[in-house]
Amino acid sequence: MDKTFQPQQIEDYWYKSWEERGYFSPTGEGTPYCIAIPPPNVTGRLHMGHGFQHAIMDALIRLHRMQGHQTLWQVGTDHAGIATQMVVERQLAGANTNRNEVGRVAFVNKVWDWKDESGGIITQQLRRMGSSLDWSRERFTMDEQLSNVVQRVFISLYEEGLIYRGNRLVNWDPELHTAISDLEVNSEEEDGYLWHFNYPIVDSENYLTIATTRPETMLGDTAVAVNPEDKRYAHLVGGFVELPLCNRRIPIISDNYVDPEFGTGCVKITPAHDFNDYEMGKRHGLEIINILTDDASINDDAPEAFRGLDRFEARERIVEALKSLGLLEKIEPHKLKIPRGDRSGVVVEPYLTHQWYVATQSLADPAIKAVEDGDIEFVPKNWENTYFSWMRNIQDWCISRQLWWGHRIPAWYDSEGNIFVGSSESAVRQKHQIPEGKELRQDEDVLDTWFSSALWTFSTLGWPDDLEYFDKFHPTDVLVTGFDIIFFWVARMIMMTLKFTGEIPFKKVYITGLVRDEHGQKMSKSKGNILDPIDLIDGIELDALVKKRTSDMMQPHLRQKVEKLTRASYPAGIAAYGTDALRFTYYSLASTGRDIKFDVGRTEGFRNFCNKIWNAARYAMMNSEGKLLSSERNPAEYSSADRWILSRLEQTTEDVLAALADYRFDLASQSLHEFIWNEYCDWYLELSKPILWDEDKNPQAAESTRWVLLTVLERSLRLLHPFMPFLTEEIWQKLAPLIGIRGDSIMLQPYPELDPANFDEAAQAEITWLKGIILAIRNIRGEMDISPAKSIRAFLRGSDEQDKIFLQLNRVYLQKLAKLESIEWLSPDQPTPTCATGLHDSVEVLVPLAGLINVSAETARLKKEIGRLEADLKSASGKLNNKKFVSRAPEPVVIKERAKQEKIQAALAALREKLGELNNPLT
RNA sequence: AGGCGCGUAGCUCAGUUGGUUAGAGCGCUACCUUGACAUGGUAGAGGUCACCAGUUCGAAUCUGGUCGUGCCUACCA
Repeated sequence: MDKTFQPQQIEDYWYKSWEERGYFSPTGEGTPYCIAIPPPNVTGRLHMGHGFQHAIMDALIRLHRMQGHQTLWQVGTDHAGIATQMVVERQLAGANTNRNEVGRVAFVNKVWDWKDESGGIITQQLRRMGSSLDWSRERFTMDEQLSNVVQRVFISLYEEGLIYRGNRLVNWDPELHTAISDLEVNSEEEDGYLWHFNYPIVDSENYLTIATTRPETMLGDTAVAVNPEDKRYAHLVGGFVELPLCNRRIPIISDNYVDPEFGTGCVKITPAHDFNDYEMGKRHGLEIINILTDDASINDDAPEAFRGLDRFEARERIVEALKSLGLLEKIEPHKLKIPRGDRSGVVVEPYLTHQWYVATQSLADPAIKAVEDGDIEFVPKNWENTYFSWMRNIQDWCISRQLWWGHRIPAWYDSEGNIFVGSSESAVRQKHQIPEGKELRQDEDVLDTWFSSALWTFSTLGWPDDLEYFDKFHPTDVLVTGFDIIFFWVARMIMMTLKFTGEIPFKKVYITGLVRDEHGQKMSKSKGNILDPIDLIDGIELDALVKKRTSDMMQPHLRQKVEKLTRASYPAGIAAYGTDALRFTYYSLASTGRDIKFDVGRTEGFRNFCNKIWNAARYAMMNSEGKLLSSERNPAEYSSADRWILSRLEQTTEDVLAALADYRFDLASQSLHEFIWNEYCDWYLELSKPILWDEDKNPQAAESTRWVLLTVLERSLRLLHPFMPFLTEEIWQKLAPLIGIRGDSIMLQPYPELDPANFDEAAQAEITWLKGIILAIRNIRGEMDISPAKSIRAFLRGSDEQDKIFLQLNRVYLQKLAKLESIEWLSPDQPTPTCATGLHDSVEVLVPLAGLINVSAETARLKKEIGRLEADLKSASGKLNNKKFVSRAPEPVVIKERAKQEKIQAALAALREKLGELNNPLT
């Protein structure tokens, strides 16, 4: 074995070996356990959020597989309509063409080519994470089988009247030329202006001053509104204003929606270009005038002077024109929320179009009930509030997208505009008896990607035609996902799955936090703080990292800033930490908070942890080379140290199992880290040395120790395997045979179960005592500046026979671990030379000065210790002197406090006496 | 404007139903290449648990308020 753990040498080998041997597919007869992967974008790349969530899912999957369940982690990807189409369109733009020139069929073929070319990247990256996904069942939302489900669901909802076509305002992305749902719009506060314009009042010399943030929309104004309670304008309601530049008269109406406090208290109403105005237009029967094209430039229904202008240019021209007419009252700076498409980043326009909608109300009711009744549980629980608040105000879902990449809407129109929905043109003709001569045209649009994702848990399991897996694994057990897609995906899956299968899609929803950088900033390309999980595994040179972060930037002017930040954060680049260290970092950060600040320092720490385990294994195996271990064990031969470490391991097993049952991966990982490093390595390994190095003296003890050393490590590896699959497999393969365990892989070994017989109070007490004495001596050494190389003498003094017995039993350990020349027992009345003193419980630990020790240093040390004890005593005595405490606190608490007080008093007395002796030596 | 969350060591975070000497990792200080590991060992420094009030014998933990901070939803044109 190498002296240090080299993850890159083993990871690929083991992953391939597992995959080839089919270990990721469900086997056996146990209770089925299933997780459906949240399908990543087929052409995407792995990011930290994926890494985090897959680490969690893989731990759950490996745990249940080891626990004997038939375990399926269903894998697949989605087609990510908008994102993927954008990529290919950009390529076309690079080649000086566009999708319209290429044509629909050829374009879609190009997307498939792109998918075939780059679609494997993310699945390869998932493998690098160690994810034990069942690749033999990989699915894609555009697969024929899944597409059939999409179509079937669409038709069925349509026939039931739950899908309809509507003409209403949608969020329109003028760059992508498609409608997008409210969820795909991000509104951020930006700096803008509030323009005040004067609209001349008809039959009057006066003006009505309106305020607007979007002057260009005035071309589509069809009213001006005031609040009915607003006395300033009451007399004008019912009258008209002359709409400047447009030669139109529009009415002055009153509506409660208008806030008299804001702006001038007087609002222009543009029903075709604002959601609120649209509603008001409906209330008042106003005309709806659309003034934009698909590109968001001014259309031909607007005055000639502005036709064809881009919306922002039109804005400037209109302000100019109004100014020259003397109708510009003033311009105020104003902060407002600007809605931008989350894919394109351009300002989204409310736009009147025909789209397809899902009527969600009847689907939402049972979906709400499923969570209310506890059939589906969110972890942590308070996410249920988020779910409820959205579901109870749910809007109809706009599912059509004006794209070519996706599931085409199975609807056909005749020349009169009649709609026919069916699985194909011929099916439609047959059903509605439409003669061949009559032309039918299929709807050009495709469905929102989330529509197919909503069917994911059951479509991937073969519903409705091949029910073997569906019957076995559905509902799935848990969904692991981020809170950012509770609405996009989780809620919609619950609705659709209940509707079509009558089952919930999953029993639990584990909501993870969002991975941010070490300062809590969201990771984004423009901030330049993106970390790539693969770089943390393989490492990356600083220059390569800078290049990666600054290439393909949307805003090139940020390049310098990003470079500076990167060089400051990672002056030496990123080291290759390996998958196990990265995964362990994710677990350690997986607490209940909603922000996960990712700190590379922790990954480095866990890389060191991997190395620690590696070296512990190296030690255990080096000491077992060529030794025959009989598998017949007689626990009576176990030493206290043996029984102690077995007891601690049992406690760790209990803690890990409890933490996992609660989805507290942070607690599970912490408890494993603590046990392996601070108990097994720091203490048990050290305690084993005197036994193993002196094997001739007591061969039987040595063999027991060797056995326990290997057994505890082997079981720890199994406990650890769901978290660190590669390291544990590599070591386990070599180690397990030494204690007679046969098996092809640690993956297929049983996960440790609780065995309370291993708890051993007596051994715990003894080793706690031993550690306490060693610590006291080391403390004296450390603070007295006694070289670790120097052997020293020590005495223990006390009145408890138990302590004397412990000394006899543990003399060898004490001598080795505290580097003692000798250690002897003194009864309380025996005099001592001048000593440095430490305490463990009631035992005094004495190190003779004999020229070693600086008296003033020891005096200072004792005074510090005395000060500490005095503070503790004050707190304990304070409580006990309080009559109310004694009378009202539960008995055990009072008893505990009394014991504490007595212990401190005794310790104080001892130390004070020593202090006195130091300054007034007896000898 | 509503809703949710957070504020504990220099940094990143644990702290279960109130009773601990308030913990871990990283960083820091001193010493140590001892036969698993310097990706290491030993010892140590460092916290009025944001602030105020209340409940309680007892509050980091429960209640109310204040301040700071983050996110989500809905928005005033």
